[in-house]
Amino acid sequence: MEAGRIPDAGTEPESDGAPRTRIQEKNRARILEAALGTFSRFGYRGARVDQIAEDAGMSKSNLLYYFGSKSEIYKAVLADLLDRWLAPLRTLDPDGDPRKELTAYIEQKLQFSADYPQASRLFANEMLQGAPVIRDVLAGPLKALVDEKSQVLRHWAERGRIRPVDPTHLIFLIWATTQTYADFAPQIEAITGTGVHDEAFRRQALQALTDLIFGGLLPRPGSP
Amino acid sequence: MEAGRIPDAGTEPESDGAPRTRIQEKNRARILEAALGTFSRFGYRGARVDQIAEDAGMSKSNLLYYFGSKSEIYKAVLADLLDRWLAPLRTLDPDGDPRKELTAYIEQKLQFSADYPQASRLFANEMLQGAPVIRDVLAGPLKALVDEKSQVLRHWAERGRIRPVDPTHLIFLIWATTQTYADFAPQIEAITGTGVHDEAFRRQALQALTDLIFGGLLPRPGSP
DNA sequence: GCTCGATTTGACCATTTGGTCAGGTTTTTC
DNA sequence: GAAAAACCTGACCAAATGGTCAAATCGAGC
Repeated sequence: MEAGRIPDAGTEPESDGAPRTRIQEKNRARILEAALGTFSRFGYRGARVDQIAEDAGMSKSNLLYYFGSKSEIYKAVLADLLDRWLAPLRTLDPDGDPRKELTAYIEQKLQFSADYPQASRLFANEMLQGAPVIRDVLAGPLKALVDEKSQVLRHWAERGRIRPVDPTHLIFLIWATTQTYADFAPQIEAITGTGVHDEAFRRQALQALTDLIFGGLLPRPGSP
Repeated sequence: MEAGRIPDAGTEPESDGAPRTRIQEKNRARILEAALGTFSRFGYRGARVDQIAEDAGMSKSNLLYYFGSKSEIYKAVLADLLDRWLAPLRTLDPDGDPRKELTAYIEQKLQFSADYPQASRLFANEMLQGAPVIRDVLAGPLKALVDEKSQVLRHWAERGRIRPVDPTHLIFLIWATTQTYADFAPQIEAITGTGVHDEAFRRQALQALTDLIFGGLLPRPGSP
């Protein structure tokens, strides 16, 4: 039955992300935004082209004029998203102060969850499906970046700037904790009554996270 | 268009989880297992009843003899899962040693990710959709449990057994970090080459997580 | 080995879904 | 301002999908 495979399809005006005209630019953007909303809720298979078209304010036929097929839209949305998802980690500066750098990183990721919760969820959805589309990106650029930044963390540990923790798992921890505020928003909201969209809550979350990550749970001598 | 609403449906042999005969018991179990696999990958809308039936080794008609509709299967799977998801937190003992208790909790959650990755993913999928089905459970029993255990953490903090961190965000952090090994398995595997299913990796993850959560990143006086 | 309810099936159906296409309308280009 | 290109639409289609139903088959108790 070929379950969740995502096929390939042709192109009409422009297959890559380079619109030629104003109308194309506007409509492609509208489509991508609508698609993000739908795909992030229902995943690839659960999303309906009709609904994306409706949300984008155009006919399905017209939608398909811009993106030849459902999977083409999906890939375009995902490609758009990946850059922004990865960007924050790139800014981690080896020469900076570990605490400042990591705090800034965590804050950026938290901000991403607040600003683009749907993007975060779409990313999660793609993962849940086994990452059929972005698998190569994970194994390539993402792994490379993680390896590079792991070195930075190890470097800091060697200099005694941070405790020698496992860099990879630290990165996973930061990813997971920051994304959970977007991906598991219903849970967060059911328990706290609010969410990462709220600035006060976001500050509180950042405070709690950094306090925990830097200070740990064990009592420290000198600070009761 | 009534996007992702999950309707209600009748019942055939038994609507609740109490099978009457051996055959019912066996078949219901087979269906639930197959449904877990499919729903966890594709979400509610993306899942196909045909496929669940095929995976369960029976005809679609027969599948629908046991569960009157797609949504009924979905709810049954989710109900099955929720108990197991919540169970570990219940075991957190106020009178125990904080470090031991929390380590045990983290280990249990990690083990859950290893043993029931599909359950973890289905839970995530339901969240991504806005938790339409389990919303009430989140706001009721889950919140109650979290409130209760937050008290335990505060209690520990007052006694100076742990640093006074925000209990809620600590719980979120533990949930997120442990679930990420199941939900984002492709990412984990792309970067580490293995995953939580591997016992050695699981030990390493547990070690790294507890070390980080208890010790924090900041260097401690006395332990270079 | 018969009976009655439980189980299973395949044919069938209405609706939905992704996608095509011929032709019409608008915008750009010269 | 006309030709060409870009844009848009509604009708249409084949396949897929959730679900129904009458009839066939099975199985435990008598």
